[in-house]
Amino acid sequence: MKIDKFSKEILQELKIDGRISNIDLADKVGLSPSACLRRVQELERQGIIKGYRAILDNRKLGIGFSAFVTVGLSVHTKDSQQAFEQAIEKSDEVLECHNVTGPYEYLLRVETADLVAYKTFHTDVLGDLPQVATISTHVIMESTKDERK
Amino acid sequence: MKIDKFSKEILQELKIDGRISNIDLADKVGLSPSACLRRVQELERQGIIKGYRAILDNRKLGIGFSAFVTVGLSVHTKDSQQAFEQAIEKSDEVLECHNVTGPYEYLLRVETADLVAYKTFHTDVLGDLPQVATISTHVIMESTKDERK
DNA sequence: CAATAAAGGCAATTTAATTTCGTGGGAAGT
DNA sequence: ACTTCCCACGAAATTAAATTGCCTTTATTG
Repeated sequence: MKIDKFSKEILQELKIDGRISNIDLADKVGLSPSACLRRVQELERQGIIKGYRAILDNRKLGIGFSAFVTVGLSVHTKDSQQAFEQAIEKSDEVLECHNVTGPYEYLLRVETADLVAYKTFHTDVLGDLPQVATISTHVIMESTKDERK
Repeated sequence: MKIDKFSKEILQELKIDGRISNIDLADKVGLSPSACLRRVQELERQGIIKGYRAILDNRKLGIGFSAFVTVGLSVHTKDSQQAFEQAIEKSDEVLECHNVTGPYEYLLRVETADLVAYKTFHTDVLGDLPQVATISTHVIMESTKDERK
């Protein structure tokens, strides 16, 4: 099955409300509940829908500090990269880790309770990795748009 | 109601699978379905759960190009910032827009079908905004970690 | 220690998800 | 152009889940 108009609409709605009932979804896209459900299940089976996530309010949960952190490595071997990635994988503070082109190798998204907690992360996690050469922090003051939240 | 052990577990599970059935969720956290449901609804009412989203596989949907883009403004007035933010708001290619500290003002996350489409965005959207002074693109080669996807 | 409030569990009810089955419309082949 | 076949549809029945009402338990406080 290819992604036609109906499936596009289904994905669009599920991106907005991943917990919409199948009946309401069917109604919105103009299909019967059974046809709609079959499409959703097929999209899941194909891996086009990878999953569903609840979106939490970090502020209300005590997360008061978010930043992007760029990291440059001193060595660029495969081993060195893997070691870094493994260390990052373990760290709860790091929500995202992207390997990017440009003057530094990695762009991280980090979230902590406050600046003090960030400093700890900065020193104990990043500062402790031998392959890390440069660290630059860009504190998020405001997120004007965040469609993935 | 404060966030006790049960609610923490509920949030944890919903972050992983936002569409888990209430019965399964109740079972996982060790509550009865009714008690569990009341907690979830309370968390939603308090805005701690902001919503639910389906997570899609962009690659399978024809998104082959993702990048972080830093933007510096030539003017730093409130008006200028608002004009920029409004333009960004309208752009489908921009998934995130963060106002950050550092040598540039904004960090964007942009996704397009391919490099050609990105060039169009770069020229027609960013290049067309009078307040934009500097643009720097950091292509994502790989995302080692992305807990928000 | 009793009163009261807050949260829990059970069971009944409402609502939704899922399955089954028959039908129609379009594609492929003759 | 006709026939066959297949795919996806919708309707209805069935199964399962969400939700509600009510009573019980637990925890708090005067």
